[in-house]
Amino acid sequence: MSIKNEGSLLSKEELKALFNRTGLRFTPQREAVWRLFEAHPNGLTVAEATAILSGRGISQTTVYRTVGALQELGCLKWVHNQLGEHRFVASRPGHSHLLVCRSCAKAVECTDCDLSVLEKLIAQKTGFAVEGHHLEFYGLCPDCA
Amino acid sequence: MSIKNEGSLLSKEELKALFNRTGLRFTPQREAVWRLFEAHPNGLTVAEATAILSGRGISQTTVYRTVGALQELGCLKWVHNQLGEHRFVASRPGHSHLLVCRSCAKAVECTDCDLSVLEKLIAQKTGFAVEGHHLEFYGLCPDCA
DNA sequence: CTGTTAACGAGAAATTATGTCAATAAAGAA
DNA sequence: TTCTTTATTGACATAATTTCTCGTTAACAG
Repeated sequence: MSIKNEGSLLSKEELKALFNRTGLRFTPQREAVWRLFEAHPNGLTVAEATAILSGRGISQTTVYRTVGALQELGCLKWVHNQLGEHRFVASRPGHSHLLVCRSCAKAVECTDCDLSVLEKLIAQKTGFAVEGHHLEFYGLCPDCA
Repeated sequence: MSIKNEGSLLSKEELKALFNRTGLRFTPQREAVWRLFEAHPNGLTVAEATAILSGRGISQTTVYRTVGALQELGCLKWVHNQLGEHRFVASRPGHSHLLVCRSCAKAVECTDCDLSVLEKLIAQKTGFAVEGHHLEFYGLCPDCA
């Protein structure tokens, strides 16, 4: 299992390529939305993101649409606060799990957590064809402890 | 690890005791809401539940309030569809995980999945004080496969 | 540079969730 | 059983959240 810490920014070119790969266009608005999440390891709600970005002339509609697109690209994952708040945090594309601080909501990504044994066991017992899982850990980050 | 299958209804008395234990009152409306979820292993959104229950004179407000109460009692857990739909499914109080069918949304509960090893590993690597986790499996149930 | 078309902003509209308050009824005591 | 207390209910208003429409703009391929 590996833990990846935040801070690995995508270059403008990488970001553009990421969008264009799936036929999406790379616009200043989309870059701004991504940069915002990239700069907030503790995530943002759409409302929070909109509040900040509207000051830069980016509309609420665009924030919603871009968050949706980034989710599809796998760059944004959402965690649900213990109280059901919808927060989105930047993340690397692909399968990974988030470790979220219940105090400051900072999220750290961890990958390669192997649950295949568990999945096989469940498949045997239930007859389900297990395809995947969603796993979130929560606790207190070092700064908040 | 144990898998529990649905179908174990709570008697009226058990249900009453469950509410009264925490100072809540046992009302016909609350029973109706619970019975509805109990009868739907694939869960319901609040909107769906309201649509059904309003025909029986139960208001939307009450549905929201009761779903909230049942959640606090641990009898109702919510799963987020791959598309972010808020579904609630009946469940036993206490820690457990849900196995959700991506086709029909039927949910089966499994308990005692031991992730303590993983949690310790993560704690070591990140410095987080891991307090718990939220785990959801998804796949195809035997009927849909 | 040009044409095609996805993406944009503004605002309406739909959906989802919470708050208010008078009337009602559950729970325990008498 | 009857009474008293007080949580719960329903109707409605309100707030919060998300999606849709449509005319305009600009990204990107050729």
